[in-house]
Amino acid sequence: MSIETDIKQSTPFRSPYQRVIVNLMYTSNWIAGNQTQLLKPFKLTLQQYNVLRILRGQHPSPIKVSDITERMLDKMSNASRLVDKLVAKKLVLRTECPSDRRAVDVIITEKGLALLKQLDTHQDTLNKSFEGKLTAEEAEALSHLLDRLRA
Amino acid sequence: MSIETDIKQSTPFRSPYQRVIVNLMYTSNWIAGNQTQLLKPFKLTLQQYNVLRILRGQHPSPIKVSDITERMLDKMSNASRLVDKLVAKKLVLRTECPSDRRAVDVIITEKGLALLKQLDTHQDTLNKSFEGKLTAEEAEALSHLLDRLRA
DNA sequence: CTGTATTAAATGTAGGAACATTAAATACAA
DNA sequence: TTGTATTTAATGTTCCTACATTTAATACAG
Repeated sequence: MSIETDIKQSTPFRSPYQRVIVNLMYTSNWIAGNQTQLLKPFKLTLQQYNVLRILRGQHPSPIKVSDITERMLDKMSNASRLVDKLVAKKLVLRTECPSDRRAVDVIITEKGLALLKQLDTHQDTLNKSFEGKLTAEEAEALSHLLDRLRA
Repeated sequence: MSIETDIKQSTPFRSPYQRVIVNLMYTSNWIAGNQTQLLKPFKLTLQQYNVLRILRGQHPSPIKVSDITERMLDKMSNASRLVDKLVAKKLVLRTECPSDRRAVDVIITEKGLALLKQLDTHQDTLNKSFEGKLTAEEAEALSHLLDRLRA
């Protein structure tokens, strides 16, 4: 369905660029909604999930809070408090960084890895639902256009 | 710059679909950040701006709060309280709907229209910055791929 | 009509996001 | 070294979001 129909837009967009911006944000919100629903039974927010995946990418190396912030999709959110929540759930460990006492090393626990593994299955199911809509080549083309939009 | 570089991803994405989802959300957050900065001097949040634009699309007809919710990019946000804020700034008017006393008619004021007109200029500048990055055809192709992703 | 279901908007709430500030450790120039 | 600037994480604050509930009006079956 076209974005105009989805948001019941009465007046046409002023340019294809305006249209793509609205479409992008609408589609992103739509996906975030799907993801949030998927995570709800596991008591994880989307941001907490992102942090866990970043930590898994580094495992078994630790990573600093500032590195987490740098890699997060939403740069503005507060990695320190997100790590708090994950520590409380015993999904990550926080230890003082030996080489710089200002910094804090964060590492994902076995419990965290196990939870992510469980979520991978659901994630793959969600991803598969896209396979019927776009070919792999089209998905790549879409990624490439997004990269160029941000250039 | 590729999304992998932007988020300093160490392990490759598990599929082009996974990649496009992350890319989409990253790009959307990036644009939302730009827009939020643009609106800040005008003391408008992105959501309030969206509501105002929806109301302009209907002007001079009024529109119900439920219709606003339907057309918003983020379906989950609370149109009722957003309208509160806009009423407080005298950018919109709220009146009881004559045909259904449960409903509330909302209409944009002259002050609201003037503010939007001012913002259009800035918006066009932002849109122009995309013209150097994608051709109009590519922007259309991007919109179309997004439409199909949501299908 | 009468009672039940549905719809519209507002509101209560817990938690999250955005942004500024603080506190401590480190870097580094004079 | 000494003092200033910078970096790192944590915290304070205000507002917003997501979701559930409430209140009121309307629809509609029986």
